[in-house]
Amino acid sequence: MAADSYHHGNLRQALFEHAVELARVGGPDAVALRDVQREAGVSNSAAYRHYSDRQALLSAVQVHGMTRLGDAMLASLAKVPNRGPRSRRAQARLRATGQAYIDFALAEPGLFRTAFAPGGPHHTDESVPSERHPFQILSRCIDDLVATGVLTASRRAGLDEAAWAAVHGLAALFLDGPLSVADAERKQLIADRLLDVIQEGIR
Amino acid sequence: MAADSYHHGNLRQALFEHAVELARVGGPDAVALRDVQREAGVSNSAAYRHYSDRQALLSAVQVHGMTRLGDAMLASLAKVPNRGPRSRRAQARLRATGQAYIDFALAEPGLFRTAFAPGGPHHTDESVPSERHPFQILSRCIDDLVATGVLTASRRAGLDEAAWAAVHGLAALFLDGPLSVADAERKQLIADRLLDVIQEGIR
DNA sequence: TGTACATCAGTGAACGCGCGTTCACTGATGTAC
DNA sequence: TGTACATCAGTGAACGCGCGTTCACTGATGTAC
Repeated sequence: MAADSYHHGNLRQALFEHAVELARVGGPDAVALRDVQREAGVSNSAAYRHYSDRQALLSAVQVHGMTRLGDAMLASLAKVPNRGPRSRRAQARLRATGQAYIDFALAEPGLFRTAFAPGGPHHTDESVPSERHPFQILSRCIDDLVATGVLTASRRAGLDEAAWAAVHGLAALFLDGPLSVADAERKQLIADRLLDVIQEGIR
Repeated sequence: MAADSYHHGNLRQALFEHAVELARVGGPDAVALRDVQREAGVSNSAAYRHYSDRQALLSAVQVHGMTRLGDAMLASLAKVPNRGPRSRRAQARLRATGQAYIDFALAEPGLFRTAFAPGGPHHTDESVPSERHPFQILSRCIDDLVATGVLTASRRAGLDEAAWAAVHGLAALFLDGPLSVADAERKQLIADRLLDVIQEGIR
């Protein structure tokens, strides 16, 4: 299994990595099988030995992007100090996930777009583990708000989706929509305002 | 200028209308010049007499979609009763625009997607009049909140974009994202929650 | 009122492109004996 | 330990597709005189 012979050794992994790189730079549409293969220094159809079709490779990248986003949120959660009343901490944690979500989208626009590209991951392969899934993470933060009494259970239904949508929508508009022209400073101001509104509105 | 002769009479308008119809059904990607022309019963390249290229036609559809969305918001605003304190009315008006925005997206998904399709309208042609532009309408609602004292001027900066993004993001997720699987009832619940949060959070 | 001519709108065939995908192949690898 | 053979990974040429766009054309329309 020499890595430098006629046989590639680990082409599957190499293809995946180049696909991720292309997605980072140009989003989902940039993941063209031909380009991935060219990047890996391999012929036009070699990928078909490892992925059944383009969508299979793209799905792998989507899962990766989604997982990376989840990891960024977890990392941000881990930095929230453990001081103060439990209810305040729960609020800070929700805010941290939201901020991390937006930060990730701005830092890795191509990967973010790819993760949420239409078509969605094929479920033939592995998928995002639920403890690292962005929506699950956010949803657990809202559990905490209920548990610490910030939020009554009756007002909870639909709230995780609502909060998710607000944050996701902002991220998406920053990348593609009409808000993409705003500079970084203004984007942060807008993000702060949105997180303020959610925090205040959720009590 | 007979409408049924070799010369079409008003091909420009006919092309535009068929383009709108295709956009309604299939979103921006469905607006293929070839299809539009086929639909109009005209040959492969007749459109070039009236639009410089595909993007010019698409831009016209985008402007139309955006304007229709603005009109829906205005219609919803007009239905808000004129009773009660001014500040309450201003709040109800903001909520009405948000609800109308979401309703329009769900009722006209193809047109909505087209209006916000990447590339954005070319500004060679006419554009959306500002009194009917969705963001301007929403922004004026927030002006009212400041004018009626619901909101202090200092907290206003960035808030219109934040509110817009929240609502737009929800609409977009309903159409394409992971929330598209929810049924109509649940979508309404989520929308209500989001509008609640904004209303509460904005005070 | 009629005729000559410019202009204009629509024709249809063709080009080119990027891309996913297929297919018969060939060179390398590893396993059975 | 060596040889025959199956298996497997990568090749490269080709197909087909949908699409935007170009181009030389032709048939209709309207205007000058």
